[in-house]
Amino acid sequence: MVKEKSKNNGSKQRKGLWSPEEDEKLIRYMITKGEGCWSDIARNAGLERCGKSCRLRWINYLRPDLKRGAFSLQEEDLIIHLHSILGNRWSQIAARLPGRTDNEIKNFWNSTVKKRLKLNNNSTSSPNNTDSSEPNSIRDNNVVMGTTTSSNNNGIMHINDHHHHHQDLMTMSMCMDNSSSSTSSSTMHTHHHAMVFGDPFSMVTNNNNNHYEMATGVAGFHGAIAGDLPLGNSFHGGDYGGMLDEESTDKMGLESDLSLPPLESSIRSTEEIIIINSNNNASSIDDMKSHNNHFNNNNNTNNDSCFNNTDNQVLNNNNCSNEEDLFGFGNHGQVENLRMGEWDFEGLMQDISYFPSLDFQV
DNA sequence: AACAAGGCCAACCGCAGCAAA
DNA sequence: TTTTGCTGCGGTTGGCCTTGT
Repeated sequence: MVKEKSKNNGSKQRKGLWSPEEDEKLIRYMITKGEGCWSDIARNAGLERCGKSCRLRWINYLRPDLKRGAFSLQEEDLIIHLHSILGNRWSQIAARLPGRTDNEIKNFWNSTVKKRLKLNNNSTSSPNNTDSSEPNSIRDNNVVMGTTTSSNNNGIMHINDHHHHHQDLMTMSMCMDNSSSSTSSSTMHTHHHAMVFGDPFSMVTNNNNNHYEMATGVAGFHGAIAGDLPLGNSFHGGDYGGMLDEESTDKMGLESDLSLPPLESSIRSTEEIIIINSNNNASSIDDMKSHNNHFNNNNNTNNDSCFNNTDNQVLNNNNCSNEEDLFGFGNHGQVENLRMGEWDFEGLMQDISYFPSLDFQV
């Protein structure tokens, strides 16, 4: 396989941090042309970057639907739950946390959650020592790191999960070390509780205007900008967040087994539309980004970001007349739908708690 | 104030899977 | 069937930032 590097005939390719100018180029290109072949995008956008780098930058940082900001407790709970089931399949976990990227979750896990769990493990080694500073998610789950008495080195975790109404103790692989997801998935089997999942992420309505309103964000960003992009030029997240379509799900034999909540990745249409309100106040993409921590709106109430669609995919479109408008450049989109923070995390967690518990076959 | 240590996070790397030629 | 190119994923790294001394 010819790697992208060698393909460039020694033409220098930038590495490292992206400059605001590069960001701007990429954003402009993505907005106007939409997604395509990433190596073409890199070239055509005038970036001295490999396509891969552009893709990564877009997916992890520039995508308009990114939530960013600190993880909420609910999200944390969700991550822990999902990780207990999916292991290190960050992309799949991310697919269930709209607005979050696999990288973000991975970093979060490695830097924060893992540490906390470890900490908790230590603290629980002395029975009376409970760490009240521990987030609810950890406390509530009464996470007790297994002392790995079995032959499994992955760190089996026993979770006394009060969400789980069916049993007092469920044993989960937390896959604390290395990439043991395959191990965990191969060693777990479904429990016996029939489950019917409501789909927490699929509250999508079509309001008869080829205009999908998504009550929640999606991890995979799909959407063309109304009227301004050639038809079919939607930019979507590739298969980001969409890995678990039915086919691949079956292929993996995991999702279907575990009856994980379905993903909204099935929503794939060029008709999925992002409409952006355009009351431009900022003058540049940089403004736009700095306004809101790179498109982040984190449940803010003043809707500072033009791409303020983390929480929903539909923004008002008032006189979106040119690229600047289209772009937003710091416009103040009016959010009409549910915000990220308004998701029914309770319900979601409830649902998640109905994941079949995992028994370990030692 | 200066330095060191540790944490966080953006980005890179290598691999696997897939599709098209 | 093989080769080639692209994409996506998970693991890892390196630099910046924060905190402690």
